[in-house]
Amino acid sequence: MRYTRLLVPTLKEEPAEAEVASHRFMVRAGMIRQVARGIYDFLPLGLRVLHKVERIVREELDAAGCQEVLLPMVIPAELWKESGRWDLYGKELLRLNDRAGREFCLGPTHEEVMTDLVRREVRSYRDLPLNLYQIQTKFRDEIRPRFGLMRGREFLMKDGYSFHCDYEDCRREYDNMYATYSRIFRSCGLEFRAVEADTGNIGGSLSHEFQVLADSGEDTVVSCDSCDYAANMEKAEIKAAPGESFGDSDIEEVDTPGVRSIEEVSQFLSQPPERFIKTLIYIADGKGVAALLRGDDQLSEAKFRACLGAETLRMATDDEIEKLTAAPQGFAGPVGLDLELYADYRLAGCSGMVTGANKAGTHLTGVCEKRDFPGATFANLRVAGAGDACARCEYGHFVEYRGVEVGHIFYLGKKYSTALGATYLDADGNEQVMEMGTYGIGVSRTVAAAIEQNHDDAGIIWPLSIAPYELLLLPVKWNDEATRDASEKLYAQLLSLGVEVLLDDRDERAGVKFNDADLIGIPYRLTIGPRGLKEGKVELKRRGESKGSELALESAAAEAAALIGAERARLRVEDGGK
RNA sequence: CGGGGUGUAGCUCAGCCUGGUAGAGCACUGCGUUCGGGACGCAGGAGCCGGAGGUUCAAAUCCUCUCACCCCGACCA
Repeated sequence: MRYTRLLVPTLKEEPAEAEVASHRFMVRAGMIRQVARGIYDFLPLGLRVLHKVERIVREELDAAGCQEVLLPMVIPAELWKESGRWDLYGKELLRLNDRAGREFCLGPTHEEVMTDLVRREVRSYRDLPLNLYQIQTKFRDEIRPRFGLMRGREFLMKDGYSFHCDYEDCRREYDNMYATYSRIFRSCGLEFRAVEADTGNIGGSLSHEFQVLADSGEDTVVSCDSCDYAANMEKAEIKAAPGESFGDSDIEEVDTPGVRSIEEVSQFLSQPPERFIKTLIYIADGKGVAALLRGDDQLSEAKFRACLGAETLRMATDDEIEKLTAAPQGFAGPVGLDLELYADYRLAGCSGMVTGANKAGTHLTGVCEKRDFPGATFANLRVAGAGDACARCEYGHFVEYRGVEVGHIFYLGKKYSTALGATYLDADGNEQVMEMGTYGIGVSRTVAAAIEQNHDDAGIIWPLSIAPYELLLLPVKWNDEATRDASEKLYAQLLSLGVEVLLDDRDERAGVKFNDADLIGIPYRLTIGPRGLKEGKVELKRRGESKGSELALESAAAEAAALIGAERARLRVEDGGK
């Protein structure tokens, strides 16, 4: 492709709204443009990258025995009502009506639609197992879209669903997808980690996230420094250990007028936050419950939900708190509280603690777990972090990373197949409910994650397998005839060798071209100009490396093609055309 | 949804407080000089000052409403 024929509106200046590298660079490199919040145009260069990721996903999934289909994006409400998610999913589900007033939604995920297809078309155990996927635009009306493609409302996703006769086969496919996903992200040239994860509102009981490691990632994952356990911090199992005792003393009321948060009370009473019992009031499936944590810990709602076995879980409103605790928000405490109490392990056996008195403007000191609120259920409720003890091995501790979640696989069981009646006849002619798994990859997010992981101050450094082009041919002086002739020759040679090459045929100054080259981030740059040409030399430079190497003009195309070929093979990518 | 902020040329922004005929840099067009890491000169094109209403002789500027976008929080693949 010739640069002058390509729409690449690069920007010298930083777009005001872009906060993270991927967003900034994709806008500056002319790959995306925002149309509405969380909704973007893909320009040619951005689309090429998206297509590259798609191609890798397709090739690996097809090789793993999956079949591609395409489901509608506009989904009738009935299907969502049948699964119960029409009411559960909330405002993220964009609902709309057709001209006749019938209700629809824009599909944020397709368990219902796919299960509906399968229940209509599959009757026999002979047709199973089945793994169907699609690559499609999804819409989720996010509370707060941000960071460009990292958290858009409209985004490209590969979603797959598998259907099986029994648990064992479904588990086998789960492992198959785990391995396939690992191959996909490796082929994309990304450094990632598969971690155990919460199943959220998808449901099910076993799940792994694939996290691309990047400091700007929105997720925190932990891994054990001694065994191979790795999990999202929301989910990571921390070894149960008794709480600290801060001495035995009698319970005492203290006035804390208007002082609510742990931070405020801690300052007011000059006590460290770890001496506090944080009491959070939640509504679980319509019923009030209390979560107790040490003052310096964070509640993991995922863990809390799992511990309760609740379908819905939300924080209580201030009004509900007043009703349930007889005190305004900020003064709740476990002592004498008439709610089910769930406490983090860290509070087991604690004493000498400070907590709310369930009375406006009042806290209690000298609180002792065994004496003052003996009825609590203990569980691992807090968010894990660096240094916490690993529950899966003897001595290990967690280290922390930031990650971008690009893939997620779930074992679903029979949740949707039961709700929608996806059944088959077994060999004995008995009707059985199918086992299901669901597997997602954020395709557009993977593009963003790749940039988060691979960039410098000047721009993007694409992994070869997903770069918009493999090689940028950069004539430093286009209006020099010798340079132009040599460039055209090289361009033709490279194309015939199967290299995806972009020729910067603009009559621009060298500086402009070099800066755009760095910004766009094509992995290989072949620079050609009158100075080198005099000695029959051109320069080949790898984006991200500080210096290039001189090649003889006659053999440059072949050498570059060989290097690229070798790197493709390393990433397990097949030959691509132009 | 709560809190904060911003809407002026394609982009980044000044002008608004203190009302008086619309600005800069970059980008774009033409000509000339330049040319291996974001050149320079000259000449040009380009804005319903987000929208509606109001105050005023006069509104980008003051007031009210509204819409959009951004940030922080709760939430989430």
